[in-house]
Amino acid sequence: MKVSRKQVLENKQTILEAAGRLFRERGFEGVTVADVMKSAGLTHGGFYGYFKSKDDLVAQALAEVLGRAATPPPDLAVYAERYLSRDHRSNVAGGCPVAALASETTRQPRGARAEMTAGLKAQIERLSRIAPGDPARKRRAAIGSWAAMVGAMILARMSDDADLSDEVLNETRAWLAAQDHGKPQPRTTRKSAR
Amino acid sequence: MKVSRKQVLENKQTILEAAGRLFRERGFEGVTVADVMKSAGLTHGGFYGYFKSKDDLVAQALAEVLGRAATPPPDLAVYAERYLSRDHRSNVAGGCPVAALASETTRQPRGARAEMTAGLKAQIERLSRIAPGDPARKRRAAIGSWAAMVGAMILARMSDDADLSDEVLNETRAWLAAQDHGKPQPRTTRKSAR
DNA sequence: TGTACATCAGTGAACGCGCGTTCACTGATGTAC
DNA sequence: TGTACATCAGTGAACGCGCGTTCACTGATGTAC
Repeated sequence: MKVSRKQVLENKQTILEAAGRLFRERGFEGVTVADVMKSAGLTHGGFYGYFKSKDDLVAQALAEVLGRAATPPPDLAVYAERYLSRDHRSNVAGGCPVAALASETTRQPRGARAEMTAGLKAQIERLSRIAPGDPARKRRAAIGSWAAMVGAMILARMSDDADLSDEVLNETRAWLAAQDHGKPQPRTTRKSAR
Repeated sequence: MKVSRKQVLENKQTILEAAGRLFRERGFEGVTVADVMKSAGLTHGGFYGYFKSKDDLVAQALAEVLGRAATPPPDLAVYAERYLSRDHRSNVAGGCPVAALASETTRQPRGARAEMTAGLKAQIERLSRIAPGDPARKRRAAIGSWAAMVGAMILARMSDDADLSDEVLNETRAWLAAQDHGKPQPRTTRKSAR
């Protein structure tokens, strides 16, 4: 049955948010249109009233999630500490879409890649602002640190060895701290902290 | 028709290599059993004489590719230079399986994750040997550098903006060089080199 | 403000299609003599 | 060494099943009067 205009707008938002979470959790190909609609409390038949195709949903869901980027953090070390946390590692559905979906996006159609590229540009600019050093070094530090954070989170989630996973997170964090300040590196923390 | 024992061994190897290339290129879910067998010059019906299931193939193909790891390079900077090259970026099918498949492996069954974890351990040890500094720092530098290399390659391949992709590769390389030697950082190279 | 009706968001069955997997069959291999 | 036959690697049709997408239908919305 028909539904109010306001309800339609809310539904679209609900669908995009459900899709964003499901895609991060199971990958683009591991989620069906019916899964998304069900998760949004609707039936799958109505899907094509909102989106041209599943590919269209993928692109719009990425735009939604990437657009929500948190307000810039105080400084790079704090940002890295949060990003490389165990909470983030376990929170795939609500976590960084780049760590969850970047390598699959490579094989997605135009729209999805364009959204991710725009997100990458914005992220580099955000991190550049809080990176240490002169302007040229800020950008370099932003890119290098971001690559390390994304890579470390992917490796930590991939590992089925909990100690190794913790070590990747902890050591990358320590390594980044040393890189960013040029200060002596903190002590090694190989065993998993509580 | 039946085939010689030697031929059987060769066929299995051919199948694993074809699978390794196809999976890196299109992802686990983007490749069918029939694709792999066809690429190996066989018909799909014979597949189950070689493997228990597609999941079994995924695990064995990963073991094959990860086991082939190149002999350790002279030093970390040279390794990073090769890893973060444009040749590697464009050579997905023959390139690093971690950059191509790590985030999808997170959602794969036990066997595939175990192979990737073993590969990660081996890689950290290989890089630790050639990393600079005292033993504790070697390991930290190995983990941090590896995370940055994997992350940078994934981001560079994800980007549909060629200049940005080049910049990610170049700046991460320069940033790593500075990190590894503690020397002043080389000049910025924002525009794409030829 | 109240009523009559056209609109259209949502429903659920149905459609092709492609996938992983199975299976009866074929004919070269390799063993027993 | 040669021959006869059991074995079994490879073939290709067929199987369920789940997916993205379509569509006729329903009934609440919101407009025209």
